[in-house]
Amino acid sequence: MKISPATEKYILHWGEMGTRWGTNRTVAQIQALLYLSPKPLRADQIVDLLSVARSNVSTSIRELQSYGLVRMIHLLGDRRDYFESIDDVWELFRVIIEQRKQRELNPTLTMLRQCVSEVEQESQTDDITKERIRNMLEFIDSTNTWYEKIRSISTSTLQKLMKLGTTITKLVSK
Amino acid sequence: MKISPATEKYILHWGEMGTRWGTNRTVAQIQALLYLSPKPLRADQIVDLLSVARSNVSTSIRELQSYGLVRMIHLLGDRRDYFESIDDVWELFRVIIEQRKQRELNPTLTMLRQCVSEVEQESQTDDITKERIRNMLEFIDSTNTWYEKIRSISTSTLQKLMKLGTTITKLVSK
DNA sequence: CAAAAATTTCTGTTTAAACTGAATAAAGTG
DNA sequence: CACTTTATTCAGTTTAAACAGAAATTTTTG
Repeated sequence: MKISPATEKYILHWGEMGTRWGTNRTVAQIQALLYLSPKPLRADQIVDLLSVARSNVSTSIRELQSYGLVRMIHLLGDRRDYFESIDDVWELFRVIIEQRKQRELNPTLTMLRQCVSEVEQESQTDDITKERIRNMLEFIDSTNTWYEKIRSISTSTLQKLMKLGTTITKLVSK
Repeated sequence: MKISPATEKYILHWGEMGTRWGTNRTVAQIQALLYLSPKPLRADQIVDLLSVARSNVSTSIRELQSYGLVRMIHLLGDRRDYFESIDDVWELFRVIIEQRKQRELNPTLTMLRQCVSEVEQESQTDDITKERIRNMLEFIDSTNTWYEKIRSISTSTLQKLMKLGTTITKLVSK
């Protein structure tokens, strides 16, 4: 088994990008490898293909599984664990959106609600500051409901919505 | 000048979150401080309020300026530099979206286009792999145009759109 | 233009995460 | 149930970014 030049380019780029959205290189590379692979792969195959330590693959796969991006599967008569990635890009998108919501939006929402209620008692705090905290809460709240909506929309509807673009604004503007 | 308990909570949380979306703690804390501050602040005030080194403030502000999140301003009869953050949350959103597009989507789009054309020549590469690369390109391309659309939408329309939620899907589904 | 004030650049240190390789544990086989 | 295969955990090392403090640079003022 070997990686072709084009797939190698994909995997390396994905690894670099991975560091920009919260994971590390290896985790992102493994996800890319599994996404591109027509068949599920074993941990030891990933070790060979990406030249990383076995232990690193083990922990990285656990992380990917916890995100819901990768599944473990078994083949009859083979006790080794095989792994495959979600292959539908829109489903991938939905899963990532959900993760971001849980790890970034939810905690921030909690914090902002506390801040809004606490800052009301603070006579020393400027009204502008209070207003800005409220504005941020309202914004994050909107983003949050938006995330929730996205999650429930079917892939085909989502595709149409994103392709639609500005056409949709005509319906709500003014 | 002093930071109130509620604003301190906000700033600390923002700092933690900052590390999750690509910057470091100090940069995010400074942005939070400037966002909450009713008046523009000088670098030395930021040093006092956040207890970080002057040099750290200097480089962090430069980063924030390069993102377009923070502006330098001057007061009459005062030669020192003052800084203020964009205070409209929707404008903040737009700027961040634009940055993400430039730093994450554009390079990935370039890479994927190269991959698609290169992988066609590779007879050793599985058809499924080729298909998945094409699918990813199509997806990132959609996301990209979506980002561009968002940028051009007015704040009030954007507000309405995000609040709208699933209502909008009725217009495109089926 | 000398002195002071303000800011940036640079160098070395600190810190946190990623990663490896070894040790351990668990599972499966003859 | 000894041995092999496979997977996980752990401890130490490596790496990269963040940061502080000093030095250098730039700007301002009398």
